Amino acid sequence: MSNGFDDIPFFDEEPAPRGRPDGPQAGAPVPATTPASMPASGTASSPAAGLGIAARAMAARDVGRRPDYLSGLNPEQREAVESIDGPVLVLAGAGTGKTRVLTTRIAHILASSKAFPSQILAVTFTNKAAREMKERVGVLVGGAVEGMPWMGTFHSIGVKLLRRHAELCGLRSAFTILDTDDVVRLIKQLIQADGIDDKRWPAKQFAQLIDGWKNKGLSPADIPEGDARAFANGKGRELYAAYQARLKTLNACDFGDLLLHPIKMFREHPDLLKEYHAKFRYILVDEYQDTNTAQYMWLRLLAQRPKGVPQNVCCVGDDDQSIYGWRGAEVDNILRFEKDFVGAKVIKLERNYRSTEHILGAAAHLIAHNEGRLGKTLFTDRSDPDDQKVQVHAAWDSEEEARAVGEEIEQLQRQTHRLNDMAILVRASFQMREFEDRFVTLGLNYRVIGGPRFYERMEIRDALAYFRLVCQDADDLAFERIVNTPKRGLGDTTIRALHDYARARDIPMLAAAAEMIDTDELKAKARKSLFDVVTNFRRWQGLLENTPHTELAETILEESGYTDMWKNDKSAEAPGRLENLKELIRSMEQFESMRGFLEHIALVMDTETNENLDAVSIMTLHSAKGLEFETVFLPGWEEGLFPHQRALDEGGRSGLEEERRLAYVGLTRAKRRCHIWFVSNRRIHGLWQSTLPSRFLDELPVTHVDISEPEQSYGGYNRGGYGQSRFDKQEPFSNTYSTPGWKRAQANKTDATRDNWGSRSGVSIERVGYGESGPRAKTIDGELIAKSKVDDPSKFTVGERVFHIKFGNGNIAGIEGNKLTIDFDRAGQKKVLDGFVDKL
DNA sequence: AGCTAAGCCCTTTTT
DNA sequence: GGGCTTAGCT
Repeated sequence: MSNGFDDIPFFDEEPAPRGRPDGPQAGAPVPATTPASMPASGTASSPAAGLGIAARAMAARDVGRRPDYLSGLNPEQREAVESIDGPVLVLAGAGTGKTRVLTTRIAHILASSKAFPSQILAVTFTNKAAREMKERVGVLVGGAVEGMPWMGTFHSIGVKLLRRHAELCGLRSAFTILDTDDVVRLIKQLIQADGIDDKRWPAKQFAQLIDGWKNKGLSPADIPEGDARAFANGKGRELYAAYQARLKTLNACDFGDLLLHPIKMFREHPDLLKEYHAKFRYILVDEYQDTNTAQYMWLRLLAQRPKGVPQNVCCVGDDDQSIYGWRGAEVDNILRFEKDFVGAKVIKLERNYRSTEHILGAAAHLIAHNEGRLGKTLFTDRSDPDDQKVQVHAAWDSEEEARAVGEEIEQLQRQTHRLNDMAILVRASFQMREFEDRFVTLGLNYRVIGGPRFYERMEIRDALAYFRLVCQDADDLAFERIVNTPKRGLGDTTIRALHDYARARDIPMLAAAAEMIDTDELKAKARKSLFDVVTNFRRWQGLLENTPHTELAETILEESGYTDMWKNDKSAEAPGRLENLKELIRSMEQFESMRGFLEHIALVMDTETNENLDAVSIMTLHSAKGLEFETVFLPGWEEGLFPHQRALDEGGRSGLEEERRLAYVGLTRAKRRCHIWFVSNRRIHGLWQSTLPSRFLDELPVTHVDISEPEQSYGGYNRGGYGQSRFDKQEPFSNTYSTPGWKRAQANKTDATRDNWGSRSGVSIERVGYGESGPRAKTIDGELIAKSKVDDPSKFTVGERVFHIKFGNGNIAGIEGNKLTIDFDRAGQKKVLDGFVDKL
């Protein structure tokens, strides 16, 4: 990625294309329907290698044969690729070759000499998608993609625009991009500075509010009165404004600003917008269903042209895969495309190349439960009697779930399936841990995608704060982070004084430090320490331009005493942290400058995975979008977890539909095998709670689904050392929906399942007892515990003999409200909820 | 100033 | 259950 600080004169980057970009070409015209017979065009050894991609693509064309990138496309895909002039909306179902269409379309534009690579604006939603698109365009036209500077995420393109025109937004080009963590810390300062109780009005919550406003494209003046009042007794608007002002003095942006500033800039400078209109001859947008209002405004500004001028915009999306409503995505954007771009051509891609008919059938049946769809029906020609139906499995608890999934994986592995072809897709990241634990025990390679991130580690953030401050000395957040790390005797008192001094004079804290050294406001010791800090930073800043950046980075960490701090640390983590710091320096090598590096990590928080290692992928359903695997495991299909309680509480019906789309995304990731799991017991907040199978299981078609028979009596229960449980005597699963959990779900269907998971008010009701009717035990947290005792005071007594469905028989050792401490014969002492045990 | 112990909150998804 | 922040102590 370019570092974004290039000084290349903007509008002279490329020669004028041959002929008018949207008119007939001066060179050999290429009717789009030329018969095809071209061999693989630019490989590394082709004569065109080494040229830019446009040149290579054209060279391929000039050979006089139809480029083979068009062959192998189905008619709809062909149309989507070849309709390059005028607005096009491609509704592409899962696995219908969406990315292929996008990349081929780009190749086609280039090969038709309609535009230079730098004249194509191609926007994706995630960095991963951008990376993949770059690679695939590269493969199509031969070699790596140089010269497509405007392919990237909304945010990365936003940064690029902002670096160029920072002054129009009241920033300087070297501005810092703050991540969520910085933002929260900053807001916390503002809240406290305003004398607002930050317990009652958490900074994190306000950060989310601001983010929501920005997603809607609202600046402080625009936010609705109600919203403004809702936070901190009506101070919402002022706080938001104060936050923006503070960002300006810090010369910093948050993620939302990367979209909002360009919008504002284009609105206020129509001439500038015009220049970009001239520049971007073709605009492509991936995952259009995920765009939020701000992104929509951004796109419309760039894509809409005066009457008569062709609007060469192509948006690709799938309303059934819209899963980001919670962060402001507006499915409406895709629904109104035809209104926004008059004369738009709408092309549906419904032929699926990815999954078996069982998987497709299951997914289609599920998603049909949603209302308000554009209505696509995926189909496939693929039909193989050997194809496996979607497998639904039941497990007792998440531990057994992980164990069983592990066994299935090992079995597949023995059948020579690669781990790289398998993935576990979870609803919420806390589910990952159990699988990780299990796989560590098994010695099974796994990779967590989008998990705890490298760049979020303490030592990395510290190091980055040093680098940020060197690059941008107004970055007070960075300053505050490291001014006393390692310890330099600069405590709260000193920092507060610096803070006040800086604020009073409207200067950065580093500058304030430099000035305060010469005053007598601080103690001599603090002054000495500050002097060292300031001198160090001045020196490092001097080295910035002429020292290799990796060398400078090492120098900074050495001279600041930061590495020494960890070397002297005797804790177990210290060596790992030093190793991470080395890794950080190593990863800087790929970048041209320290600034380029900082920008990369601000935007691309994910660390690259090494594909060479054969490993199972573990990730959330959200981050799985766009990926595919031979075998997919979908654990945790239980009410409250999936669909997630919070989605239901906050989103109501549309929340449920979004969850269903998420389930649809999960199913359609699978090419050949798909295993769904649900458990009867899950530990939530440290307590065992019983759970109901997800309603989505009911929405799967029986014809494409198998309820799998567990191998030998339920995984591990009777061989796991808990002794015989009553459950062992249950009928084994039959081939119909007759698992105990399932039956229970049916029985309870009319009950309000939403109460099943502890809501925040602390009341949760659960049901246990197979074969018995109706809810029995009440599990109540907090103050309602007392009530439940009054209702049913003599349910259990200390010393009583009881049975627990998981742990077997035991004696009650203690009772606290509804929580029992039980000495189990086999499982030892456990704390369980009274609803889970029966008197013997 | 710095450490430890005790409470507190939270646990959906992300550029 | 657990990670984090705060309060209170040395």
